[in-house]
Amino acid sequence: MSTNDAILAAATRSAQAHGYGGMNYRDLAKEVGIKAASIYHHFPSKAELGAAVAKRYWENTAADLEAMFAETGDPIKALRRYPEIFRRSLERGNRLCLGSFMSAEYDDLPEPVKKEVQTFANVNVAWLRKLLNAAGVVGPEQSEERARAIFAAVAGAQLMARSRADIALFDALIKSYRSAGLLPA
Amino acid sequence: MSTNDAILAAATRSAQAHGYGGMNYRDLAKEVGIKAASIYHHFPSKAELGAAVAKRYWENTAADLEAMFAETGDPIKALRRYPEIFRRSLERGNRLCLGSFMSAEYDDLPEPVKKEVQTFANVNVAWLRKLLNAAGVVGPEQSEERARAIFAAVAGAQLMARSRADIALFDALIKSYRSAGLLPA
DNA sequence: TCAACCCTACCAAGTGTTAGGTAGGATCAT
DNA sequence: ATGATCCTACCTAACACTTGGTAGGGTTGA
Repeated sequence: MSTNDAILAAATRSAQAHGYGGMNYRDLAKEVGIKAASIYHHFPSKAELGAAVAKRYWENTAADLEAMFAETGDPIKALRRYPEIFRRSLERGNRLCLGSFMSAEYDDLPEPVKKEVQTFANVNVAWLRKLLNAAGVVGPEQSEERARAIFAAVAGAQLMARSRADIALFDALIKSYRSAGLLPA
Repeated sequence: MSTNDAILAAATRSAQAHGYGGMNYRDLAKEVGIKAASIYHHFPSKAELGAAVAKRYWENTAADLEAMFAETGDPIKALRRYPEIFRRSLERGNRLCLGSFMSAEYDDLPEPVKKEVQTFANVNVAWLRKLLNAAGVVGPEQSEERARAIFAAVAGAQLMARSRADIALFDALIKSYRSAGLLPA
């Protein structure tokens, strides 16, 4: 793994745990094994590092979603498994979705970071919409709204579960969404 | 309004906009009209100020919920109106629910603040559960889970709507929750 | 040789917090 | 009634520390 990737990986972990504002160069450098000033050789500013982190994050998410669908080929099954993406963050050190944390901080974010955060949301909603349309669980005129509702609800579940450090709570919330009819049962 | 209250009000606004970590004494003092050091006459530390802010927040929320129910006396109607609590924060300067923001920051929060944040969630869930039981929309053995699901979903909707600075999006998400069956229609 | 990479050594600005002081009002013994 | 004493509420000035960021120099592999 290149130093560049190591920085991005460490920055992603930090941003998921402490947010963009809570992420700092000294801790980042310590984790990568270089000095703080050396990060500037790879990224010209915190804003651009943050944007790179967010971009990489939604690209990876898009790839994960694609892979999950490829495993089954069934839109309903892919829809049911969608929450897994968020579950994994909780498993890996009780971390929050980067998009959720940065949404909370949104007003204080530099412009390039804001842009990538929006894209993250768009990627998720577009993907859910595609699955909803393919599965035909709601009419095509409702798929956009439903896709956003699922994304928001799952993000909310992750937020709540994380503050209790309780993955079982996340599972229970998703189960509840299913039995209520928000997600396919 | 006493200086004490003015500090609490300013701190609440700041924490809702920038989080606990983003809230700082200089800005707080400027808004209140005193010097930063003078805040220490009213609150011994940032941790205890944060705890006082969070406590006041869930107390006010509890009172708002009570008042909303008193207006109608009908648990179903009160349940339908629950999202209004979160909507108001968006109306007043596109601010996030304090509980949501602090949930995201949870791991970095001082202990006394954590405690109040948990209480905020408990207050919401307990209230929703009471309404669900009174309304009989789900069986009593499911009311706890459903209450948590509603709380998490509405918080998620607020998070998403805020990052787009779009109250109409919040309304659309709530509408979607209703048509999906998570909230009573 | 030369560029990529990382270093040491800073800096200005900001962080929560403390020390010590002051103006003015209440309380109290004389 | 009055001076001594205390309290509330706030101040200025500084503390130790952290932040993102910069300047310039050394090392290393091609």
